[in-house]
Amino acid sequence: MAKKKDTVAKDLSTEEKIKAAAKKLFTQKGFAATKTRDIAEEAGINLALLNYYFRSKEKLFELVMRENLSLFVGVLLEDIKNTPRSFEEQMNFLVGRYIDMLLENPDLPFFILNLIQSGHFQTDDQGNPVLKEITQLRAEFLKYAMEQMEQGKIKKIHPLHLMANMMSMIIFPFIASSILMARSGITDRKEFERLMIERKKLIPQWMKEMVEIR
Amino acid sequence: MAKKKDTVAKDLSTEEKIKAAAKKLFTQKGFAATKTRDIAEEAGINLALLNYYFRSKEKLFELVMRENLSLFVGVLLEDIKNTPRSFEEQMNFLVGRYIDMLLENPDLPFFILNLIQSGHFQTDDQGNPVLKEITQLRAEFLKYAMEQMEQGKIKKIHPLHLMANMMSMIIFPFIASSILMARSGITDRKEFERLMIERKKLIPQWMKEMVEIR
DNA sequence: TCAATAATTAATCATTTGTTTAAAAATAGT
DNA sequence: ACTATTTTTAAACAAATGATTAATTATTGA
Repeated sequence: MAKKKDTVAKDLSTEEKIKAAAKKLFTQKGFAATKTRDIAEEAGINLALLNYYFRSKEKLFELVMRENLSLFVGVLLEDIKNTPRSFEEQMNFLVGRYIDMLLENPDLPFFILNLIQSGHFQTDDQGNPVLKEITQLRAEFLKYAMEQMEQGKIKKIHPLHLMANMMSMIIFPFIASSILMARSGITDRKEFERLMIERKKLIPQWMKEMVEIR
Repeated sequence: MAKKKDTVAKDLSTEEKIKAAAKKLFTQKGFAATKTRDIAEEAGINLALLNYYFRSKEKLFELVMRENLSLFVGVLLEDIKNTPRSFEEQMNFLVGRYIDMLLENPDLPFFILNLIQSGHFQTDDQGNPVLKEITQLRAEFLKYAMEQMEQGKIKKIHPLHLMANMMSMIIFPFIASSILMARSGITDRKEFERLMIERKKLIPQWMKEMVEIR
């Protein structure tokens, strides 16, 4: 029997197939490197249908972008705010949530970074609500960290270092997995995932040590 | 008088001007998003000269790629090997060297990551000597970390976590600076650099705490 | 059942983009 | 000064790419 093609699932509506294909390719390769014909092929549909359903490549990209950005900040923003937590609890919560999400969407960090670098950020109409969400998330974290410092709960460091370290240790492995895992160029997906799951416990510990008053 | 254009320096040979422009654009935007006409304009030369001097866009990209990859691994590989150092000294050395290099070439991490993701890595002819260099650097670090552990100098952790953390904390801020610094979207370059210089001392301390046997 | 609407297709268009060509201008060697 | 060589230029080509068109097929609703 013929091998199943590594393409988007077939039991979706045409519109959904196109969106899924676009999401996959835009996320993996970015805007410029993704051709409308690639999307059509990946979705298994006629090229014209892309414009029929989504007007243009740009519009389709913006759709994917909005969804990806929601994913990227949404996981945390929903309840970082009101819930009071000790630093350790907070770390366990944030890190666990985020790594779980990234294990499901390992290409997301690359997409976001590509977005930043390419300047396609601005494309998002009027006032840029998504960048605003990131800024809000950042503000929320910084506020939390500074409160903890003022209450003498944690050591005083520039809170941006804390935020940088947390984000770095969570996100970076996902964009550099092939460097980290490279055994003569081959990435071992399973072993990588095992390590990332380990990190859900380890990163909070390291973060705690980082701010411990001795 | 006319304003000076923000383009590549004028006192270079045509060939050098093209290479410099290509390096700038390829590094900032990657292969697919950089158009030959952009390079020509940035270099202030006639489009045909690009092919006259470098045959093709691909060849020019490979040239830039090779130089960037050398930068990315060369700084460390040259003398991580033979020099025996305590863990703290080693960290101070590696982190200092690397952050200095990245302050000079802040777009380099994005270029490398873009390279990985796009698969343009393989383009480098026969056997892929550059990926080999990265693998070598990785092996060198892992060997060092495991030696330290066996000698009881540092705590036993999976050395990949150590490597991931070091690379993450050094490199990630450079690809996410606009998220980290975003004060309603504007990146404050000077403040960012100040923080990165601070990190030359801080990261080794954090790494040390991470492996301390208490 | 049948007309109206929606979805799909193949073909084509208009731009963009990488590359080439042939002629002109600049430079070097004698 | 003069010619050979190198460098530069404008123009054009061919392929790739995003988008549209007009005709065909499928679906819906009465």
